Amino acid sequence: MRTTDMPLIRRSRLFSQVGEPDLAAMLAACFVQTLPASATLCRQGEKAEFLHIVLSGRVGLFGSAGHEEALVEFFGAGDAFIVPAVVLDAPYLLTARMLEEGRILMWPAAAFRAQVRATGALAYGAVLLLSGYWRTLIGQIKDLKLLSAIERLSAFLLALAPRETGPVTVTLPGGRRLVAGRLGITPQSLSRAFAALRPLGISGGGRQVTIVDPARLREFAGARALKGPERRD
Amino acid sequence: MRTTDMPLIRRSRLFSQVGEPDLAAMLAACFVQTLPASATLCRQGEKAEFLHIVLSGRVGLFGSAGHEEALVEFFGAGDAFIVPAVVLDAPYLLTARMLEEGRILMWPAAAFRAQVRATGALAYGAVLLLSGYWRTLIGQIKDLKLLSAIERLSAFLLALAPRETGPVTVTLPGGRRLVAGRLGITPQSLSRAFAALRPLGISGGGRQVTIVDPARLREFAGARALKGPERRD
DNA sequence: GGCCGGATTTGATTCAAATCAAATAGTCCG
DNA sequence: CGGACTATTTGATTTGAATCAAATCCGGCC
Repeated sequence: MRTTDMPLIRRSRLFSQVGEPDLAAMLAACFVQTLPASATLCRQGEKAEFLHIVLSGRVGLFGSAGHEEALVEFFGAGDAFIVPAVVLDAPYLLTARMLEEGRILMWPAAAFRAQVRATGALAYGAVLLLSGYWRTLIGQIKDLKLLSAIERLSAFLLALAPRETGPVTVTLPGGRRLVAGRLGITPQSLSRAFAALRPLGISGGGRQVTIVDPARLREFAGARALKGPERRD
Repeated sequence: MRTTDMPLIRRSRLFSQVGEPDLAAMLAACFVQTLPASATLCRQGEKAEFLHIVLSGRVGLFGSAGHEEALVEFFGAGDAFIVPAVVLDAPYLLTARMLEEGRILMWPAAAFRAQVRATGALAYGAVLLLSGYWRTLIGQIKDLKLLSAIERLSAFLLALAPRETGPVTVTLPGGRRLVAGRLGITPQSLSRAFAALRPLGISGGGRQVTIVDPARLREFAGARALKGPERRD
């Protein structure tokens, strides 16, 4: 673990309530692994072995059924994931894969479980973390059930843009294929959705997308969209 | 609170780790409210005032966008809900409504927040609870993204049936309209989905549904469906 | 620079599910 | 018991998004 990782770790929800000495003890049980793009961290159906915390790089969680696969969520630096599988000692519901090269803090499952049980501050941090995740997932379910493809894309882009008023350029968390999965549509449909938004001032190449007038997009999306989409943060 | 509620409370994940004396102190801060069918417990967008724990009756969580509304999840006796909004002190993402008359344990938000921070056992219980919810929601997202309407209904019915091998009759957690919302389809489509499953030995009237041969249904659903749907329990 | 292979866009067509529209079955009251 | 709802089923039609099928763009690499 590098010293430059510490600020990141201390800022994460999971550790936010843990004091300095406890934190050191916890980290002593962990190790860091550097992984190449598309490395698999864990596979759906397997027993939970490690809690993973992203130090750098980007990770995608995928659900699969038969030969189909859909991205469920993106994770980036500072995120801890698969906490639920680890604390419940249950098989993973999802497959986690590196979307690019990155470094992952690995915390053996048994050690983590014991620590959560023993350390109230860590448990409280986990409550905060999981609460944020709950809200993210609820937002996604509402999107899937209530919005059309174009509306979902609008909401997704707006969630990426800090509540700007002027023109913004946002960076998609992955390629078009992955974003399509996250939105629950095919890449072709995503492409069409982008095309449909072009007249509203959305232009983009690769993973950079520029929103000329967020207010206008917000108005368009808001006409039918949800109150307070509230992304995890 | 009635003495008959205690076994239920002690069995719930939230309190599973809390000792007797602490539990008594916690419950002292709460009160019980009896509510009629379709009473609203909390409304999307409002600030979190109470943690709710279902003592009896059935509750539905609804997400709304514009004038559309979709049921996101059912809750029954022993479930605690909107923990995330309460601990994060954030506005509700969902509206909770009684689906039938029932009794709800109300725990003032500030008191609960303080208690979670102070009592490791409660925080740990909350971690278990939220972990279960995470898995439920992930299951639902995978269903929405990867399965057709008929497959989703099959999976839903199978999740209701304890892993029986012989014929079972399961009770739907709500009327057809609500189940349709939970599955992310219209009531008409649900009706057609039931019709499509009839040849596979699914018969039903009202909220009772009989599965003649769970194994056959499981095979049908499993052909394309997910490994380990893993409902909350 | 020029070639290869995957990613993205675009077009045509199909299909699952929504919507529109009744008909029918249940339920709750008076 | 009958009437008035409301819920559910069924049928016809429309439609949003998937699928099929190319064309084009792009990045990496020799």
